[in-house]
Amino acid sequence: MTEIDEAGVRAGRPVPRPTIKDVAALAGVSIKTVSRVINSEPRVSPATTQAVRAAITELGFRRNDGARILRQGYSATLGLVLEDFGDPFYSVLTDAVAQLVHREGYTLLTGSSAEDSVRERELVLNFCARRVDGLIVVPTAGQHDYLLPEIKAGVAAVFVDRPAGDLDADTVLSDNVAGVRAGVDHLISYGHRRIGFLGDRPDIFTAAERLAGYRAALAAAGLTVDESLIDMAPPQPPAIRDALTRMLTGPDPATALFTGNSRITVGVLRELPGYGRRPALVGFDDFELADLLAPGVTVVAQDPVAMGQTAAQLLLRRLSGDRGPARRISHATTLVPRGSGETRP
Amino acid sequence: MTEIDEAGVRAGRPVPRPTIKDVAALAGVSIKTVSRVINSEPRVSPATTQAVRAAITELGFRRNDGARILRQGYSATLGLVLEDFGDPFYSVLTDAVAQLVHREGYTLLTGSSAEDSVRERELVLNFCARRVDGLIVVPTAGQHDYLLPEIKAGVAAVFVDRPAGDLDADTVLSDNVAGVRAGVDHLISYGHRRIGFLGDRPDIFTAAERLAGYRAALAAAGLTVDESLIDMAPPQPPAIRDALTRMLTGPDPATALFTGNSRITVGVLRELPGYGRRPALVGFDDFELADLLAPGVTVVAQDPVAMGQTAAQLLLRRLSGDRGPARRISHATTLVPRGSGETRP
DNA sequence: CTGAAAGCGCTTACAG
DNA sequence: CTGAAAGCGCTTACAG
Repeated sequence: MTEIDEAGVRAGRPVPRPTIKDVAALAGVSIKTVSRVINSEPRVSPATTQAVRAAITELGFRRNDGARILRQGYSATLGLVLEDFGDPFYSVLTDAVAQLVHREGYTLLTGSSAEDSVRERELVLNFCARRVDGLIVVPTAGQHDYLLPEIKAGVAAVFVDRPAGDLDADTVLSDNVAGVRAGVDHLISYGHRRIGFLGDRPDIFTAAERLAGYRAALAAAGLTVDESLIDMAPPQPPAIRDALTRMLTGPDPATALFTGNSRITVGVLRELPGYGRRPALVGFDDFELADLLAPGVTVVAQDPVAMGQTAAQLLLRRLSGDRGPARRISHATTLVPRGSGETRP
Repeated sequence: MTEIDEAGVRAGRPVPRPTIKDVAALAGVSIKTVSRVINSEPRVSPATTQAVRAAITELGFRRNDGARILRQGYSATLGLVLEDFGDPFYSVLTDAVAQLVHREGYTLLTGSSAEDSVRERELVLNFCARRVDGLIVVPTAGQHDYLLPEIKAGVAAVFVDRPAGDLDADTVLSDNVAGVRAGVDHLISYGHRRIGFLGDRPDIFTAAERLAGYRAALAAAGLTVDESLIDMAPPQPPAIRDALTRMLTGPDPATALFTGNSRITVGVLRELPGYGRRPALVGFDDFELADLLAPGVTVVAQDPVAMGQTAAQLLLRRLSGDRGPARRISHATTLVPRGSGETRP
């Protein structure tokens, strides 16, 4: 084990780090010359360069980028605010964003809003105070006009997964309505007429869109919507159990289910064994191991990698000067039949 | 949709934001008074406060925290470097870290090394140049002495999941050896004597530790280690297929398997149907839906939430002045029997 | 090839 | 209750 020298480390106080001034003094040059060396500017004599390098190493100097950013006026920093790092959809999206923006030389500030609009605002404004060049945000259901002064001031903002209701800004979405329509059509094509829909809190944009897709699919097939086959409770086990009991028992039960997101899909899968004959099932959003379950779970897959990349690209384009009108990009979904959605009533 | 005024936004250039000076001018006070208002210092007259507040709103002023940090000398920023945001183990750990440090008022810089030590170094040193107060790092297999000057300079560093081989610093690990021993003992207790081990690249610390646990378990049970039942290839489908063929066919095949991480476990599950009678299986690291597969997959579960919290707590303790010797904290694992590991040869 | 001065936007330390 | 000056650690714009 390498020993770490604790000399000079004072409790609770940041240790003063050597500055460009200290390096200059030790090397016997001006701070401007040190600046030239650390920025690889031409026209510095080899001997001077050597001396400066030696001083840098001896002192353990590292340029303070905060000072540099202050002087230069831009930070090469982007902010990402999402709902939950632990959710696979967002973590995969995050990875895609991080890879792309790092490649362009940006540093990434991240934060999780936990679906709380107050927390989102705190995070976003903190990032703005740190002068991020741009933001990628999975917006909560609340208002977003607190962002207007920032956007006016030149902060680029891109929203992902949901629009920021009140703001006219670049937005990257899944085509929720078409995706759900395809999934419900699929069930209808197997002869189902009684299809239950388990959504999520209707104030969540995606939940509302997906419900609209469900209604549209039934309408297009000439089927009437039975409101008792619709459940928009948050994905808690008891709520799911109640909804299933309501839909799957009684004289005219549902023969198929469409679930509005993967948490609900998984929640339903855990409950289904208790309900006798298994209804056909199609879920919105893919999840790992869906193919290994028995039967495999048929899903309408989103593409979080592509969505993250698109968001990052839109943001980078803004940062390189694009001043065109806000764009709304919709990513197509893919129906992946695996067995659970291909049974007849 | 709210209109966004694009006036003053120049292509490709950051827009100059109003500063404390602009606010002072508009409010007819000194910048020091503005500073007092934005920092809620006492002893400012209500009238002055009102005037300043009005100017702030009118200009869309937001304090530049970069300047503040430069002057104050500490950044209230922490850096997190991990291997892959998309991996559930790390994304859950990230969420735990983010929640805890945000609650303490820190902003989080994040980056993914993609298991590349050069990339890790870049990220870490970039974070240090931005004067993070502390770092949490999932270290790659490479050297880490580049961090010594930074640590000497007062940057607190905590390593998670693996030690940084050459550095004597706070480290949070799973108890890999004991975890694997418990899992292999479990298989032995069901009568298995031919237990295959599918690990990962042996230069990865956790892979080596887990292999050691496997050997220790067999030794403790008086069983000889058959090297042909050990595979340490990275978790690619073809490599897994080859290893399974080698272990599960022939005159004296393995009757049970221990898989060294969840990617391998899942890879094995995908291949198993092709190999006749299903061997018993225990995997290291839990994964979502392991309980919903048929049979449920028995695992040795780690606790990424607790590990992230411990790492964050160690870091915060250092930041509040703890100068004690480096600590290495080992998190116990939990054997979760679900069916796949409870069959006899 | 090198350096002195000014300035980025704040806070600190003083003074009144 | 308020403000003028200095300074945080760099880079810019100039000068030589």
